[in-house]
Amino acid sequence: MTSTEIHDKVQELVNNFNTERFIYDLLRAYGISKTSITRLQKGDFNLAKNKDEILYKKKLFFKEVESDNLMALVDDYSKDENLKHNPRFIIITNYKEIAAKDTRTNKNLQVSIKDLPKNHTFFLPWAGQEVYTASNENEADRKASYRMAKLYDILIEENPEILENGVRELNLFFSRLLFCFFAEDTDIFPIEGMFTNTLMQHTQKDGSDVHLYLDKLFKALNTKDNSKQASYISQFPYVNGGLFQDVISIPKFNKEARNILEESGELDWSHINPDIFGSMIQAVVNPDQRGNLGMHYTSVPNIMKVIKPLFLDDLYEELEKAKGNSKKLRKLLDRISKLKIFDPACGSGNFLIIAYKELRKLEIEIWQALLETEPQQSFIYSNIQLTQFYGIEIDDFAHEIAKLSLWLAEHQMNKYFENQLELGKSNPILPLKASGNITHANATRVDWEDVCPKHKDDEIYLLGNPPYLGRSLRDTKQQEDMDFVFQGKKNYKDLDYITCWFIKGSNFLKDSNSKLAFVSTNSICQGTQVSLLWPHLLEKKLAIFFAHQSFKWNNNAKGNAGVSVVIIGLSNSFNGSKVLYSDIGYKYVQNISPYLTDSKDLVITNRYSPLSNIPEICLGNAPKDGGALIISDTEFEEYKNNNQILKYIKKYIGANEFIKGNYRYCLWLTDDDIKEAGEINEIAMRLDSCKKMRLNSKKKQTQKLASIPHKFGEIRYKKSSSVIIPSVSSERRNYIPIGFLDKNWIVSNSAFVIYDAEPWLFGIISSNMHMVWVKAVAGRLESRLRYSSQLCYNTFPFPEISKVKKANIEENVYAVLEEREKHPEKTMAELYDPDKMPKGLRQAHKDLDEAVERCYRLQPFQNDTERLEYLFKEYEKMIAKDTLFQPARRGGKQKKTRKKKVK
DNA sequence: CATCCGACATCAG
DNA sequence: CTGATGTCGGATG
Repeated sequence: MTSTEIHDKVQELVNNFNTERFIYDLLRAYGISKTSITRLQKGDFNLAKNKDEILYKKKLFFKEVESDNLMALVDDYSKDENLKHNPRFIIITNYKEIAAKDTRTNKNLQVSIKDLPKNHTFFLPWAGQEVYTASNENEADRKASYRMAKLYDILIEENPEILENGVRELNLFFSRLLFCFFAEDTDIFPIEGMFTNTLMQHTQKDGSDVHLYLDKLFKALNTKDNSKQASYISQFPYVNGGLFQDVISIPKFNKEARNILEESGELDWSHINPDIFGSMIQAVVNPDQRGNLGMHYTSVPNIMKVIKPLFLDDLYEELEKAKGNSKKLRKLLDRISKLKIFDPACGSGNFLIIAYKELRKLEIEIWQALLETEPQQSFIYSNIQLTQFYGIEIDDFAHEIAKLSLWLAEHQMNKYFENQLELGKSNPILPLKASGNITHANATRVDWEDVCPKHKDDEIYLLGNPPYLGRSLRDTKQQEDMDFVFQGKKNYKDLDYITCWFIKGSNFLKDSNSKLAFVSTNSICQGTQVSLLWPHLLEKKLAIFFAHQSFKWNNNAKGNAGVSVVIIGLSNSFNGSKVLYSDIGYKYVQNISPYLTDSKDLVITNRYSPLSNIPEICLGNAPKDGGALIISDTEFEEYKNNNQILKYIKKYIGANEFIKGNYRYCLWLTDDDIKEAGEINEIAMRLDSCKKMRLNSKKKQTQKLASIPHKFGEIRYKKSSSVIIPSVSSERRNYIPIGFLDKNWIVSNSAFVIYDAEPWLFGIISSNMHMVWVKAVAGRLESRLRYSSQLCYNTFPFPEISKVKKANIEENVYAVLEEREKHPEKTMAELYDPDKMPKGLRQAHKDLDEAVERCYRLQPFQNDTERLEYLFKEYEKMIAKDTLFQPARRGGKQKKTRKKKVK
């Protein structure tokens, strides 16, 4: 059975939806035999213990519920150890939505029933087809892109002098080349293939005169009257549009380069998306230009994730409502001919192009609906103009490409329009006319309303993928941009550069009928940045009306940026239902919080001392030594028989070492040691290199440390046992592995430490309650959990508990430690891998979780959502109390009084 | 003085 | 070369 057949059967099931038969119809759609299904219905294949459940060996576990919280239930069942017979899928439905988990791949799906056909591939393993990851990207785009990259490399090698005048000429040359390839395949040029064919006929095979030919051609394309030229040149039309205006020096070709031109000409460029230009620049430009501002090209699937919820879904819904009513349909045509699309970081214009194309497609559908009720006599012209599209781009070349690409998109869509509508007609494309309103400027500095005028009742959609730059990656100029945008505001320097776009965007939305949606680094919805940014936006009464939770950035360019992104849609006049998207599907929610979760707008602010009555936590010891004080395994081998050195060496452990079950060594010298130790050659050399590194630092604090190179930069070590908490840990784990260490370990700054901690505290921070909290409020490294003292530990609400309860928690802690000791050969990574976690350890943690939960309330929690809600409430209560009794608190003083109470 | 972060950085397979 | 998963020192409050 093919995938399409399955899709059609699932569609049929949805069309004739019947709750009684649903799950059987679904299995049937995937080719499960009639007899099996009958036996499952009768009961002898159904292994479930409860009446309202179905358990089909190796196939599925199915349950119908009334709740809305489907995914949480699926998760609960998938973790249930009493669930036998290895069902491949766990499926829960309320017959509006369906949630499912593939127990082998751990992939989740949550969609409304009507969207099941679109997602039919999820259950393909039933039909014996393992999940394959189909590429959404256009194969032809990629081929062309790689060819251009290769050509670029050859031309650079053949013309070493070409970059002397900067890359602009070479880039412009490539953009002309791309235009010609496109033009010859899409009747912009009168004869198909005329660019490549003429070039091949009139140049030598060794490529030596290709540059002369191209120079002649490019000049001709910029000349209105070419009648005096030879016919092979004069047959080309006048293009202009600024593209061929400047005279540039054309690079010299060799045989291979000419061959690439020939091969490229053979590709069918008419099928290439004009947005490929963006991708090409990315793949083609000099490697050290890569990753520059505006060079991050957004893939079409990702652009669709923005424009569909932002305006397209809504417009299609209007179309459905208007069908059969000419007046309404005409009104809708009028509406889309007036709305404005504005990308204040447009790069080479990908968002604008896709938005343009989608609106043209929609326009055709409206016309088709209109023609059914109101047959037309005269020709139909499109009313969507390139001038409805606005953009700001800081890079001159990219902004030229954006204009060019919009022309090409217009040409493509004109063809499509004429194909789809019998009466459809368009004006000629050449010579090129007004394109989109693309402004070459710094978006953080210009007034956006100068670029895209905002009149009363204008329907404007802001979209795009502005640049992300964390605190330390900005240059001076960009820092000044932020100072400019955040004038009069405090504490903005830890925010990402992209927040400039959110601030300016939220100002633009004020008193207008506009909405905004940007692709952003997920950092602005995590950790410290949440409390620094979101109050500014929320105070303007803006709401997140849709959002897409974190997903890994990717596009079809050669090297992908390493970042996880979110999509945030903001609106100031929104009364519809809010939609929260994720990789597994979407759900309608009451509210979307700044953390992009289904909860109210609570923002957790970092704290310098614990909110609850628990001891102080601190970061580990930071060497700040350029590696000079750290001793690797192999280096230790050399020293291990040298007692003189050995006495100054301690075991050194950080997050990585603790989780992977190994450790390094470090030099640990006190002021008293320095004289004796300094005479040992190896140590003296290390101290010297540490000193050099510190002196070379830009930072004053580090420079000062150069006077004491024998010591770590930050020392928090105490001669006592400690609890170690890795600062970064994989999000796959159910628990961050936490450990006890004796006084002989130096914990590095990649982990947090609580010195002198009692076992009950270990229990609390290891508990699921704490993990639920951490997952909600912690910063992240991409999507990894990043533990921190200020955000995770100091904010954690935990009640005062009795000695009896402490003792009870401690018993459970010992049980966890015992279970770990049963597997001395296993690392923490292995012990806490959710797929391989030993049963005993899992149980011990479960028992510990329960003991901790009982400190909050006796009635057990149903799921993690309920736990988090409870914790948020407790947090608010404790914060209110905290500020009430200690209005003017300072971190330092508070710490001391707290500490005394604990001891 | 004490971090929390990174259109990342680095290792294993 | 890709997937998995956490270093290290700076800019900042």
